[in-house]
Amino acid sequence: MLHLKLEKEEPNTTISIEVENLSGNKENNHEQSAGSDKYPAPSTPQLKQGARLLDDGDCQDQTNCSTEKENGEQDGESKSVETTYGDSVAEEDTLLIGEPEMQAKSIVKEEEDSVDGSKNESESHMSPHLHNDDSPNNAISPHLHNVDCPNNVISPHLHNDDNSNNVMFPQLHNDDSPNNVIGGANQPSKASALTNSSMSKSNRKKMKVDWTSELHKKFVHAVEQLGVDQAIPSRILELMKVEGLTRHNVASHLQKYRMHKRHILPKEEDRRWPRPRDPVQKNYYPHQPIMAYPSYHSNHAVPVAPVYSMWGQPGNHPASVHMWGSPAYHTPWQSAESWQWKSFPGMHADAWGCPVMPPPPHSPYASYAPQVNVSGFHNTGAVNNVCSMPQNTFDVQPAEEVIDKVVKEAISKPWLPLPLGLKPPSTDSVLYELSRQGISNIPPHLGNSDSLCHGRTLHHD
DNA sequence: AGCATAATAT
DNA sequence: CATATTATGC
Repeated sequence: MLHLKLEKEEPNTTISIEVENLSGNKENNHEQSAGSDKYPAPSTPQLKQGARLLDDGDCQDQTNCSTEKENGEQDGESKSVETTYGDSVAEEDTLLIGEPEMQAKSIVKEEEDSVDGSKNESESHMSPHLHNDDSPNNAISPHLHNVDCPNNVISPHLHNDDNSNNVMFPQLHNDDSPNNVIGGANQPSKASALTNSSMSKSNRKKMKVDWTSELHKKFVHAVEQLGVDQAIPSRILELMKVEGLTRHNVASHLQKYRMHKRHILPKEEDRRWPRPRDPVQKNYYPHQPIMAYPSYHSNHAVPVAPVYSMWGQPGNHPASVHMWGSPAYHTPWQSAESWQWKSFPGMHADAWGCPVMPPPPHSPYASYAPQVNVSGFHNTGAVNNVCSMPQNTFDVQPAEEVIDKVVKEAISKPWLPLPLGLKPPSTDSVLYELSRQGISNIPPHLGNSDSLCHGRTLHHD
């Protein structure tokens, strides 16, 4: 088929090709494709739907509903949904429910715009988080982050190819195919467009909700409000007031959320050395064992894990959680929460919890995140810092503090690979330290250096 | 509601 | 191929 097409198509070749795979059909149709000879676009059922398509069927909870609040609440707290279709997709739905004003026409327009690709960055409106699904592979422009505007907009994004139907604002994407997603941003091609029009209920594929920081923010907020005990999917869902979100979605996220909390927080507590208790303990517990952490200076041995911004701490102030404030560099994504730690080409700093504590004034990070509140501390800053260190080392001669910082960082995040330039402590030194601290009986299985270093060494390969 | 696990995306 | 994230099943 492709070939055929190409032949007919002629010139644009290169691009078109890419597009094809990527997007699959989406774009072609709209205008030029009109020809019709072409791609029937198998996947998308384009049924026009004229009125509502209730999806019914599979979607049970989510989909249909909608309405209800929509405009009503406006930002204040419920973020209704502005629809952030970042990619161009989705708009239709949006308008369905969305604002009354000029929908139709504007929409159309938008689509077009989006098509050409301009839109995103410039627009303030939300293209926000689209985390470009597309970019991943191509590496196109990682930086396109558009600043998403904090306020409005909360609907979850979902990926779905045509997505569509749902009235949910949540954006979902689903690209069936891995790469397609063109997204808006970079891809020059005009792809996108149309998309929705066809919506279809039929496409009951699965769309994944993507928990953007905004969504997560809401989520956290809800959880906080409810309190641990009450934080239950259904309640959270209610509080969040995000259309399109289902209880399951929330439940799933909650699961993850809790997990993190458990893993991260607890660490701090347990973190204290395993008291020699009884030898009985086995290692069926992968948790952060005794990481090699000779307390060089047991004194200020890093108060581990103060607050981890990302997943919001128990008591934490909502405020700290969402702070996108920081400007420039990062794409919305990483942000403090490192929320979407998933991917970003430029940085992977997984940042699983950054130890964030009020960094000492002289802290090297200060420069990076001056006013960042406690939770602040962007990964990027840290990462860069760390990475750069080795290089500069010679020239610059890092202050001890810097080194210290790095070390602390490494220590506090044993699950991360050691930064360049750092090596895990030798078994001997570790054992020595342990004994110094009165922990003389080390279980045999720990004798093995591997065990001591575990995670970290394993990582790199 | 929660947990375990499948599915899937990167 | 490994990992991370979300969906699903029980």
